[in-house]
Amino acid sequence: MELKKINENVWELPETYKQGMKVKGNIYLNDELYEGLQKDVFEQIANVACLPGIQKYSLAMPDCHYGYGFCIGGVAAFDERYGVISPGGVGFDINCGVRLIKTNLSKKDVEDKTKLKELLNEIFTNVPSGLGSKGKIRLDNNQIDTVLEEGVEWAIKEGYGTKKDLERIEENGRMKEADASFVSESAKKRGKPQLGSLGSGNHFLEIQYVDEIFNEETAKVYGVEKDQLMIMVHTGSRGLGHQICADYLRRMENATKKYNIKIPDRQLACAPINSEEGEAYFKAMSCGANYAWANRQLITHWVREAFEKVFKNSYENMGMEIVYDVAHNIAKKETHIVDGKEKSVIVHRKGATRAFGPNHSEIPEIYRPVGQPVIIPGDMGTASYLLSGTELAMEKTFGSTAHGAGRTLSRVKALQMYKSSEVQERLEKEGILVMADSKGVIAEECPEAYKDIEAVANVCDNSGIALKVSRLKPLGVVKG
DNA sequence: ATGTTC
Repeated sequence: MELKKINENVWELPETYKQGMKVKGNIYLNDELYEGLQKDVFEQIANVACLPGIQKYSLAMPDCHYGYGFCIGGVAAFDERYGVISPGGVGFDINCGVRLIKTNLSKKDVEDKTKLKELLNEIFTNVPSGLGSKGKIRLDNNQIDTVLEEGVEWAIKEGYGTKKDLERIEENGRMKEADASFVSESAKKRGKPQLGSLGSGNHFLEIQYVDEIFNEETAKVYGVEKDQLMIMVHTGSRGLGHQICADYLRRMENATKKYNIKIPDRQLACAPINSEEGEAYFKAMSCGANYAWANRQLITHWVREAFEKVFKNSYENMGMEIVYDVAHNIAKKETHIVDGKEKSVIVHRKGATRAFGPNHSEIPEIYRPVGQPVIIPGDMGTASYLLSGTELAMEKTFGSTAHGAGRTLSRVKALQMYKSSEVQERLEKEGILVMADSKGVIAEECPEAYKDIEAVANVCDNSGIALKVSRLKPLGVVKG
């Protein structure tokens, strides 16, 4: 069945697409991205539309693609009284997300490539990366529980940053509902040695520069200007979040039966938000989210140290403040307008970024005139984007927008087609230094393996669910 | 994404 094109950037999946749909689907795309989509993504969007208590639309962002149960790039909100919560709507890497750190340095300060190399080497040594990578700190059983319940507040107490950092993080780096007694011992065991590590796959740490400004006013509010040196950190909750997801998927399968919820796909296992199982998952997921924020905070601390060592200056003097830190995989209790009335809902964002608009009480005061910063990483050879949240996003997408470029080649395919050493050489000629923990990751993550980040950012901008603020280009890349 | 199928 054909989808209905509502306007240049919105496609509608009618309720007749599949039996049992309670709401329509709405997908944010352009013609090119629409052509590139497989049918299985539409099926997943339709499946989510069948879940109890879903509000308004089953949504998909421009970077949507097939995922576990819910598609990546999927957004769905459920009524807080009779709706459901689903681990598949959050994803395995709970609070996989991105942090953008600014500096008052400029592109010129690393024009000397030996300087850039020195910086990358220092970061590579100071921030553990790669599959199964372990952090530099050792937590005991009490400490891991504190990390899970306090998130970045724990990190600040331990000296990894300042109170000012807290203000520049979604939820101030702490989900209050977190309760470590709902996280399994095996999840904690995996999480303990990994706190403060980057991980592998699409996770990265980049030194970037501001290549272009699209909105001077918003850029000024964010403290962003042309040629400025930036650091972007993309990582999540490592093995801990993965284990929490696996644990609760199993528990949710039983709950789905227990509460007699009809689901069109087993991977959509869920429970009523107000049930014992639903509440337990939310508390555990919140722990995973806090761990991920603490993880990005420790990494920030070690990046600051690396800059201090190389530039022989304090990080405060170098203006190394957090612009913002956003979650890409999370479920949140939020208030949105539905049928003209304020309503409490659980918003699932799986591969989607919160994009709250101007004057929202949950965004930092300094950003309220223009809306929250939205950080969208691209591939290591092209660019990443900084955008701002909008009133239209509040109205249309429960305050959400895209989260990245999305893969176009599978890892296996990319490995067959490209050679890491060749990709590395080519990028170096373009002025981008890449360091990786493993041999294959550069080929797997090569620019050709990703969709066009420009198209994704432009669909957000054109449709109005986030506005472009600036483009960031990579200079130095650390991969797992 | 992930001690890449405890």
